[in-house]
Amino acid sequence: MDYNFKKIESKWQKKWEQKKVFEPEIDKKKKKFFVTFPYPYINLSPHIGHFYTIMRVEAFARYKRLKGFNVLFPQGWHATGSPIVAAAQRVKENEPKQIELLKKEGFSDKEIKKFSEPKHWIDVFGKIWLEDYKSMGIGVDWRRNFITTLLNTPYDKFIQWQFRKLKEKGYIEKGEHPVVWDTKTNMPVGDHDRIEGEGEVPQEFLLVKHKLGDRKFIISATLRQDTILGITNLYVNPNIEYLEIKINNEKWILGEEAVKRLQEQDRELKIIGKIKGTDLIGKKTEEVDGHKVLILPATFLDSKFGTGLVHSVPSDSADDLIALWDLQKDKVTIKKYNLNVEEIKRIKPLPVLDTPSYGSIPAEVMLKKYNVKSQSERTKLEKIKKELYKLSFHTATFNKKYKDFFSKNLYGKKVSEGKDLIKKSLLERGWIDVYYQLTGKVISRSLTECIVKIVSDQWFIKYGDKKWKKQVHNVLKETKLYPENTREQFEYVIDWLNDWACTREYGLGTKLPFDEKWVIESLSDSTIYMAYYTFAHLIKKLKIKDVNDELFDYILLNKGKGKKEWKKLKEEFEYWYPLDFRNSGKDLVQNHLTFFLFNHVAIFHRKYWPKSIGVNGWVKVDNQKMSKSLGNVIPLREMYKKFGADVSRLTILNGGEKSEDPNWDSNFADSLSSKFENMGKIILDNYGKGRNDIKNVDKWMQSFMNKLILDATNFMEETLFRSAIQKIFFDFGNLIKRYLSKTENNPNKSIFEQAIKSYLIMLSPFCPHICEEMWKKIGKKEFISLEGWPKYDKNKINEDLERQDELIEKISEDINHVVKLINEKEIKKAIVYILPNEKKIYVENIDLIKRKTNLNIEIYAVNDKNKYDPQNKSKKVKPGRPGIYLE
RNA sequence: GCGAGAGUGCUGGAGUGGUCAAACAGGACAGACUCAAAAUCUGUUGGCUUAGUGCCUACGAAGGUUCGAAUCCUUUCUCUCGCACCA
Repeated sequence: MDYNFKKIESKWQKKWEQKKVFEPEIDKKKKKFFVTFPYPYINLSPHIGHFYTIMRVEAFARYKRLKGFNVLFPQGWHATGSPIVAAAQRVKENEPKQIELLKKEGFSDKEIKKFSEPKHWIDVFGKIWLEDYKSMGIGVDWRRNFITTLLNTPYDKFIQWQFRKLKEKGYIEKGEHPVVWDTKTNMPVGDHDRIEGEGEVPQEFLLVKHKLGDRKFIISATLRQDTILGITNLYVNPNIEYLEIKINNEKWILGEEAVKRLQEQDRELKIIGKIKGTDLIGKKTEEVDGHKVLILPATFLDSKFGTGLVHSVPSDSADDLIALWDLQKDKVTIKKYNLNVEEIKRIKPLPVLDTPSYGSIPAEVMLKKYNVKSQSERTKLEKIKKELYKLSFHTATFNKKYKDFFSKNLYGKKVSEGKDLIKKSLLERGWIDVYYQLTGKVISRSLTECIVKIVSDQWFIKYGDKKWKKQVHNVLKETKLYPENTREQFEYVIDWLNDWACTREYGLGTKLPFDEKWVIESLSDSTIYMAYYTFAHLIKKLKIKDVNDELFDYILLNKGKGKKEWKKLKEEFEYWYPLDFRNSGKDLVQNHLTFFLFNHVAIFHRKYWPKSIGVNGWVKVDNQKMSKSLGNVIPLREMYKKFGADVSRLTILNGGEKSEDPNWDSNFADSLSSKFENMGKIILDNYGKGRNDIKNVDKWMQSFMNKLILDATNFMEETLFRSAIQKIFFDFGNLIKRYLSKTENNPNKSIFEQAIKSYLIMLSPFCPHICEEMWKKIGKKEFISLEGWPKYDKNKINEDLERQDELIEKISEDINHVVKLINEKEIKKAIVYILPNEKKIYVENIDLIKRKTNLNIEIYAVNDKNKYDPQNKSKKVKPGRPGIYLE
C-alpha cells in the first residue's frame, strides 16, 4: 500500500474529533483513568523534548482506553511567572537576542512588534501548542483547555481559594530567608543570572561569643557547634585591625568583612571603635561553660573569611591542633608577644567527642594518618577537615561533658542527632548568633558582586514542616512510581525541601489574596490544578460572581449545599479525581512533582491523593545532548513536516524508557515508513485467506502469540514503552512473517485474523493513524482507538511447542552451517541422527527442514536397526543435538 | 562538594550468580531477486580454530567474595539530572 502519512493522519484526526473520541463523559459503569502532562510554559513552541514526555502520557492514555477505561487526558497552558513578561519587555526594548529568537520561530518583523504585549505571547504560543498536539494525534479533551493567571478569572479564583485553604491550615506564613542578592538591580540572583559563582548558596554560620568583659565579646564563626565545649584557646591575626561594634546592647569584636555582612543582613549595629589584633593577644576570654582560655596569635587567619578570628578545638580540628603544636615550639613568637611559655605548653586538647576507631582526639590520629608535619600542608589539611567533618557528624558521639549541659542529656548520642539541639539551646542562652555567608564569590549579570540579603516580609509555604513531611512520606509509599528507582530521589527531596518563598513582586499570576502586593509564584500555583481540569469546561459557563470560595468548597471539599447548577461540576470532580498518572521529566522531581504531593496532602481528602507518578529522562538527538548551542533542538512542527505523526511517535518512544535519557534516532525514523508499507502489504495480501483446520504449526503460533501479548501487556502496564514496541512492532511483526512462512502462506484463517487484529490494536497507542487505516482496510467499521486490548490465554502457551520449534530451527541452521563449511557443491542429502524420544518431532517437521536447507532429509533414531550411517555420526548424538551426515 | 540515576559489542540497548561472545533493533559487508536502484529475503559481523559442540579476549577501571560474576561487595573514573525562590 502507499503510505501517504499526511493524508491518512489528518483524515483520522478529523474523524476522532468529529466523533468526540477524546471527550469523555461521566460513565459510572466504566472505571475512569485520569492522566496529565504538566501544563507547559508557553513562551516558546514545543520541541522534541516535550514530545517525549507528552507521548508517554498519550501512549498510556490510549492503552488504558483500549483496556476499557474511561480515559481523561486534558491539557492547559502555563503563563504564570516572569519569563513572558521579561521577554515582552525585551521586545519592547528591541533587544537583539530576543528579536532573533522570535525570528527563528518564524515570525515577521511586523508580527514581532506585537510581542511587546505579554498577552500576545500567550495567544500565539497557546495556539501553536494546540495545533502541534493535534497534528501529532495526541488525544486531548480540548474542551477543558485553559490558561493560568488572572487573565483567566475562574482559574485565578481557584488559586486564591487554594491559598486561603493553605493559610487556614497553617501552611503559609510570613517570614524571612536569605537570598543571593544583586545590590545594583535590587533583585534576587538565581543560578542562571550569574556570570560567576553558579551553585554558590548562602550558608548559615553560627557566631560564637567569647566573653572578654561585661557585655563585651570576641566573636568567632563556626559550623561545628558540636565541639563548642572543646575550645582551648582563640586565635587572632596580629596584623589585622578588628572592629568593635555595638549590637543588641552588647559589644562585639570581629573582622571588618563580617561587620559588613551583618549590616547587609539588616542587623542593627554601630561601629564604635577599632582594636588591633596584637592588643588582644594574651588576654583571656570566658567560654560558655565558664572555663577561661587564652587568645593567641595566628598569621594564617584570613580577614575575609568568617569573622577574621577563630576559636580553636584541637581535639577535633587538625588545623587547630597543628597550629597549637607549631606555636608551642615557636619560642620566637611566644616571646614577641610576651606570652608565658609554660602556660602555652600546658594547653592540651580537650576531648569532647568519641569517634569510633579514632578515639577521643581524632585530629591527632588524622595528622598521623596523613603524615602532616606542618601547617603549610594545606591540601592534606583540607582533606582531613572534610573527612573529619563527615566522620564526626555521622559516627561520633558526645562524651560526658554533654551529659547535663544542654536542655537534654546528649551523652552517648550521635552528633547528627544532637547538633540542632545544641544550636537551639545556645541560641536560647544568647551565647551564639546566626548569620549567612556565601559559599563562594557570585557575580551577577549586571557585573555586581552579590551579597546575602535577608528578605523579611516574604510569604512561605512551609514545606519544612516536619509533620507535613511525614504525611508526604506516607503518601509516597502508596504512590506507584514509574520507574520505581526514582523513589530514593523523592524521599530525599521531601526531606531536603525547606520553606518555599511562594510570592513575587514581579510577573504574571494570581495575587496573593491576603496580601495583594504579592503575586503567587509559578511553581506554587501549579500544584493542585489537575483537579480544575475535571470541571474546567463547565466553570466557563458559570456567572463570574458565582465563582467563589463557596463553589470550590462545595466541589472539592464536599462542603455546603451548593447551587443547582454547581452539581454537575461536583460530579465531574468526584468521578475523575484522583489523578491516576502524572508524567514529567526528571528535572521536576525536586520541585513540582514533590510540591504536587505536598499540596494534595494539605488540601484534599485522602481518597483524592495522586495514584502514580512517571518520571523520564532528557531527550538526546542522534546520541548528542540536546541544546540550543548545538542547534539540534527539533521543533515539533519540523518533525511533523519531515516524518509525520506515526513515525515520530514510534521513533521517540522507541528511543528509551525508565529514567534513562531517550535517544531520537533519525536513521530509525527514516527506515520506518518502508517498514509500515511492507507490513501493510503482508497484512492485506493475507488477511481473510487461509484454511480452517488446526495443525501443530497453528498451535505453535497460538502459543507464541499468547505469550507475546502477555509480555506486551506487562510492559504497557509499567509504561515500558520501548520494550512494548520491541515486542509488538518487531517481535510480533516477525512472528506473523514466520507463521506465514512456516505455513507457506496458508495459515489458519481465524488464528491469522486474530493475530493481525491483536497486532494492530496493540500497535495503535504508538501509531494510531496507520492502525486506524489498516483497521478500516481489513473491513472494520469502528475506530481501532476504541477497541479492546487483546486478551491472552495462558493455557494456550505451550513450552513444548516452542522447544520443538527451536530444535527444528537449530537443526536446519546446523545443516546449513556444515554444508557451508565443507564447501561441496554436490551435496543433495542430509542424514540426521537423533535420540529415539525426539524422533517424532523431527519427522513431523521434515518438510520444514527440507525447505530451510534445500536438501533431501533422512531421519534415523540412533537405535534404528536399518539406519544408514557410514561415518558413525550417531555415536555423538546428545539430547537436543542430532548428528548430521551429508551426501 | 552533596543527593539520585547510569556506564555492555560498530551503534542503541536486553541481560541482574552458571544455559553469555551476550536477546532485539540499527549500521556495515556478502549473496539471492531485478535492466538497475529501493524494498524484500538469506548469511556474516571480537580474535583464532573447526564437518557444527573448541580455545583466547571481552560487559568503564582496579581489587575482593564464589567451584563459578556483565550480574554480589569495596575502591575508583566518566556521563546525565538536581542542589531552590527559577520555569
